Amino acid sequence: MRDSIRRNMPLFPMGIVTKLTELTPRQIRYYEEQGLIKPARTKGNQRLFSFNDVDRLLEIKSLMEKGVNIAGVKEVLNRPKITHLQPVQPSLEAEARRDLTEEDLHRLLKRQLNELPGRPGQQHLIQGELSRFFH
DNA sequence: TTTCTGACA
DNA sequence: TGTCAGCA
Repeated sequence: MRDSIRRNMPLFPMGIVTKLTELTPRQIRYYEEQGLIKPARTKGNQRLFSFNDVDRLLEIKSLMEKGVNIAGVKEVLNRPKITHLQPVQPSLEAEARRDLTEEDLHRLLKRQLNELPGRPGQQHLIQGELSRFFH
């Protein structure tokens, strides 16, 4: 599916991502330093995050809230979903993996969009970009 | 106006 | 992590 191309398309700048994830720019930049995400850059060196980046950020946030440190987060993220096969093993990893589904992400994005405070111009542009993901 | 990097608390 | 400075 060419869905992956859309999920990896660099679409939003720092400001949008901070609203979507509720993380601070400081945290996001730090996570990038740690190699947890690799957002694209504009010619002006501004970060441009893709859906995948936002997804990863949300997972990082989720993990951090569970008290997992950077090292632990790296462990999970470098483990491209094995969730199916592996018979139960009450690992912290499995525990963390569980609560962030794609549906959760979409639901959260919708909620965030509706809450975006009045800034007409940009908001419309953003909704236009995201709308196709909510078909 | 927004984001970037680096640095200090 | 928060925040400030000095640039693009």
